[in-house]
Amino acid sequence: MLDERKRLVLRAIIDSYIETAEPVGSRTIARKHDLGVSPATIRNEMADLEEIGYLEQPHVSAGRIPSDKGYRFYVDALMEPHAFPKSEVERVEKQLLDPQLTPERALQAAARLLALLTDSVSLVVAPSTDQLVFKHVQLVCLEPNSILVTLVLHPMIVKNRLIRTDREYTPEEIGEISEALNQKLRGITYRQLGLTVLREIISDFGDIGHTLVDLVLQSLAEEREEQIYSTGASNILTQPEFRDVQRAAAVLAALEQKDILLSILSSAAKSSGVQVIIGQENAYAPMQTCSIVTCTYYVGNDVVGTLGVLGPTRMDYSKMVAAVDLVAQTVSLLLTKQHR
Amino acid sequence: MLDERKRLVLRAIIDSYIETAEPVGSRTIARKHDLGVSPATIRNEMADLEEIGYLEQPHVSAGRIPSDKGYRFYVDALMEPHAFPKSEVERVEKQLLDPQLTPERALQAAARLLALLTDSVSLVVAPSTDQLVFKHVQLVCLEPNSILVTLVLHPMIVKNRLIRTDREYTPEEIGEISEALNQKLRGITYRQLGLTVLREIISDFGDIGHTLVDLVLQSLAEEREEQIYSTGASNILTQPEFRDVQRAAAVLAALEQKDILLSILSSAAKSSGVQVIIGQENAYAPMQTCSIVTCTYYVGNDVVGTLGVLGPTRMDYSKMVAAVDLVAQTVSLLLTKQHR
DNA sequence: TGTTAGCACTCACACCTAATGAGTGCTAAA
DNA sequence: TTTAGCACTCATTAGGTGTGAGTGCTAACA
Repeated sequence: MLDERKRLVLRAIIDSYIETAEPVGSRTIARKHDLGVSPATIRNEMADLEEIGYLEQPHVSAGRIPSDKGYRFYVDALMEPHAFPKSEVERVEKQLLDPQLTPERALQAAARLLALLTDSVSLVVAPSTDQLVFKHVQLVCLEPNSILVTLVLHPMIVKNRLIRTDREYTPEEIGEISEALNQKLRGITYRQLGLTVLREIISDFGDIGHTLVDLVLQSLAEEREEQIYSTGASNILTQPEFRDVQRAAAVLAALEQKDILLSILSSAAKSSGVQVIIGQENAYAPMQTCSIVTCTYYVGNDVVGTLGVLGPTRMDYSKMVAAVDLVAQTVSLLLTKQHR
Repeated sequence: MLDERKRLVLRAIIDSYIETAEPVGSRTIARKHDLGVSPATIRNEMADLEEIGYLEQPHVSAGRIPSDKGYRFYVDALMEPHAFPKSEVERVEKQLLDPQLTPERALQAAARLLALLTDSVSLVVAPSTDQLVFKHVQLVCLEPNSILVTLVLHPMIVKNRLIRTDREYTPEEIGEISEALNQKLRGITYRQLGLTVLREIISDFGDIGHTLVDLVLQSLAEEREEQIYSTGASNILTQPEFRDVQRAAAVLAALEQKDILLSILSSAAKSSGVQVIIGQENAYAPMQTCSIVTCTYYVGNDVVGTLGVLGPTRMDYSKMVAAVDLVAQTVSLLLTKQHR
């Protein structure tokens, strides 16, 4: 629906704006990318592109800047894929493909690498426990009234928790309860651990185990929370759009609110592959000056989490997409290998 | 060495500057705090205070601002202790004194509360594993070549780790090794786990356990790293001294570097009680526009970690000290109770 | 019909100037 | 020792002007 020249002009404008953060004029385009036409012609094209809503004018005597809609078209149809130099790819692989890495560390490293590759804020959501399956539950008696609960979830997450009990239990009692609980829970997912299942399990235990099991299940429920790793927050302050400290503060504050990040990232997790959320497409107002690029990552064929980067709408989308994809694929590879 | 009136003047100036962030003139002092003397007299006092090095003048026709040295004197001798309203104290206690809180969560909550109480950046260093004592080590065989290592340290830290082995082990072998390892490690500190001890332990095991024990110890060594919880980074952007984005970026970047934070905080951990590091007293240059207030926290009588806040040198020291002290005491109480 | 040169027009931005006023240090009198 | 008075400094603000990048429109051209 856009003729070839309009596409070229639009791409030239967006590329230039991404690079310089300055409104782009017709002259600049004519000079840098020689399309074989005069600035006047480009002005006409620009007027058309503005009418469709792909460009905007900060004020009449400035050049044009892309609108969110313009970026959307750019991302969907215009931009050229970015290829990282081999050295960068190798660094990512070297740092991530270490089979001895714990998942937590691997995700932390992923966040660090993402921030490094993109000079923006990285976000990594650790697997939501909801979809995970109980693989192993174990109670160990450390002292008569101090019990260690260890929880292994499939795939690959280990959690644990120290519980203080009011009454004392013998190691034998604990072993018994541990074994029984293990039988009950093995194979079901965290999500299925609803109230009915809880009641059923609790009622199965006699008075001996009743309160203890109650405590254990309660503490399991608390372990449900997602973990988020994020780095590179200071990077966004180097971006000219955040020279206004007010705006920067708003975004940084949002970054510290786990629930906001989660709602943004988990909505993106529904579809697989790389997702781009541009400016106002984001429902959360203070983030509408930003874009987010996300990608899901896997263990085997199961989506277990999301990772991504956040930056101003004027971001190098091509590079961001490449970085997010690279890291997501590499993390998936590592986790899948570890999990066999 | 400072006569009473000079002290009053200095305190008035610093209080006023802390509140308004504006250089303070003689007139203002004379008006607000009626010392019964004219501005001219105060001007003379101010000139003296500047000569001693407690005050500085941004330029000749501006008022005075405190120097680092002035703040130091203020903190050591001038400021009045801050008392939080009962409601705030109760909120802290309510949120922290929950015996079911895991230590990690408690420290996270402490960081959150500190940031909330002080409107600045909070820093909480989790117990350095170095000083901790092995209490319980356990290997559980999940699958023939997948072993879960659980580590309970005294006081109160639990860590774990999934290990993949090249060769398969039977549950019996694992149990045996687990038991033996437990015997060897119980009671020694992480720090004592040096090379010699490692060799001794490894050589004690036959060919059966050799490689496995090697792997386990290796992974233990990796768990050594300190954890830092920090929140409220966006708060510093609301401070007028960080209207200059450059400076804010420098501080935020430093906040993301764990090693820098650790070196600052651990040096403060040497002496007990509340410590204040003012501006240039901090060795790390980009932070010399900031002050840090820290306090150690305890389990029983053992110092296990440090927590604190960071803000511009023009911070409400009195409030900061009170907040850090309150949270440190409350955390200590919780951890000590949990640990019995 | 599409392209281009020319031109009038707009407007952010940089620069200069003067006025303002908060604050000082010094001096001399109380 | 204190204070009133005064000359002086200098950051900040407001007003005014010029500059230049960039536009839209019109008319001529291919």
